[in-house]
Amino acid sequence: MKQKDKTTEEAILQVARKAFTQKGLSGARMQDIADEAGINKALVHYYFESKEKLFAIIFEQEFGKFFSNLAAVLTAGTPLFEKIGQIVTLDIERLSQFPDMPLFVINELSRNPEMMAKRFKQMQTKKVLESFQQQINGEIKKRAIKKITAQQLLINIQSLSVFPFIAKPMIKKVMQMNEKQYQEMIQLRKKEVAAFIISAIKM
Amino acid sequence: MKQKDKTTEEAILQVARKAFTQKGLSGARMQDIADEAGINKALVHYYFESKEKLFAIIFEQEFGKFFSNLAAVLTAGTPLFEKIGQIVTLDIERLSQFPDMPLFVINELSRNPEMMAKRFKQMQTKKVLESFQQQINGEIKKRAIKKITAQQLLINIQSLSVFPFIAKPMIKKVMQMNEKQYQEMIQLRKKEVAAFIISAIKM
DNA sequence: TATAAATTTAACCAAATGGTTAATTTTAGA
DNA sequence: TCTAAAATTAACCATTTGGTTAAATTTATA
Repeated sequence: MKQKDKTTEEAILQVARKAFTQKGLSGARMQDIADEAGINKALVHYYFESKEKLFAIIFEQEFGKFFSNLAAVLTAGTPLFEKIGQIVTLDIERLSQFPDMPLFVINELSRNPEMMAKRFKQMQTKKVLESFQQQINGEIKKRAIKKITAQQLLINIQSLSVFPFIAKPMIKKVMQMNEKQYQEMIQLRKKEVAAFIISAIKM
Repeated sequence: MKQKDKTTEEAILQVARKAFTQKGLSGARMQDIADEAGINKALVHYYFESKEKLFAIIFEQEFGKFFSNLAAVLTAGTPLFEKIGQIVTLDIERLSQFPDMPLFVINELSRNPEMMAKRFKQMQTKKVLESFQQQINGEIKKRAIKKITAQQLLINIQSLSVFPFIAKPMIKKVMQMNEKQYQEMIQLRKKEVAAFIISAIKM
């Protein structure tokens, strides 16, 4: 009895992640995943039972990337403006590493909103939101920033960080950028987005 | 020889649009489209030849919605701040009507970037971009706004307008909103996003 | 009304696809 | 080294899917 050989399992996951994030649940093919992993298709089922089960694992991993650290940053005692910079940097750096991730997560989530249900129960987003709202209310009372809800501010931050990755092919075509120019634009945003947001809310 | 009866063809298009925008190219089923249109599957092929051809028609229509009017607004002689308000309102109102459209377009575009090629040659985005950049440069020189490129400003505007629609299921879950609360949030943004952007770039 | 074109359908078909099974090979450990 | 468990494969299978075909029905109009 061979000790659990992780490499095959990991190879499948790695290849499956690429397939699913690029082609989605219905577009990905089990045969392709097996081929690219250099194994038999039955072996994929041996390790992961079904396409849906395999997909669920990938989805949960990718979905996790969306929120890992975010809650920590949001609830920390950091001053607001600094915090905004942290979130933007965190987002853009993570998205530069996993550019397919947000479209994949959002896409599959909008096809099947229940997908998140289980995993989501554990993350107590309400508390995170409330603590962030407290901080914002404090700044508003101090007349340091304009009136805004934590909701709208968070949506703005995520919009400005995430959308350019989701809309990459669109942006490249419309603005007639090549890959290098696109990457430069993204790098620029790491600094400019935070400044943009702070400038927008500062009194 | 019956005069061309538009209703069947239109019924197919209507049902196909729903299927494709909700499930994507690979997720949609020709049989489902036929069923929902109340006709035989062969009739779908009779009118549109193949799934790909039918999809292409839908895609072009939806894609067009992205840009119709935008170029006109961008190149008009309207003052910058007013123009920003116009774009945001235009975007959010159109997206409220066709909420599935942006995710559909972006999603399929990222799977097949060539899809736009033909259609795109005709739209002279370069001139639109340049004219908008002129206006921005003028405002910067007048010290009316901070330094920013037309590219980054446009990306910011579109990010703030479009992302909340793309990320709808995500936002609803994370912020624990019901449909009504989500719609209210969107309505609020119609006013707040423009103000946010203007405040961000104003000197 | 006769007819030819246009429309619509039922019945198929071949390929693709997710999944299974039974047999084979590899491997850990007694 | 023998053996039983684990890993891997080849060959299938049933279903789904996009697409086709030939026949039936409807319809405009000569």
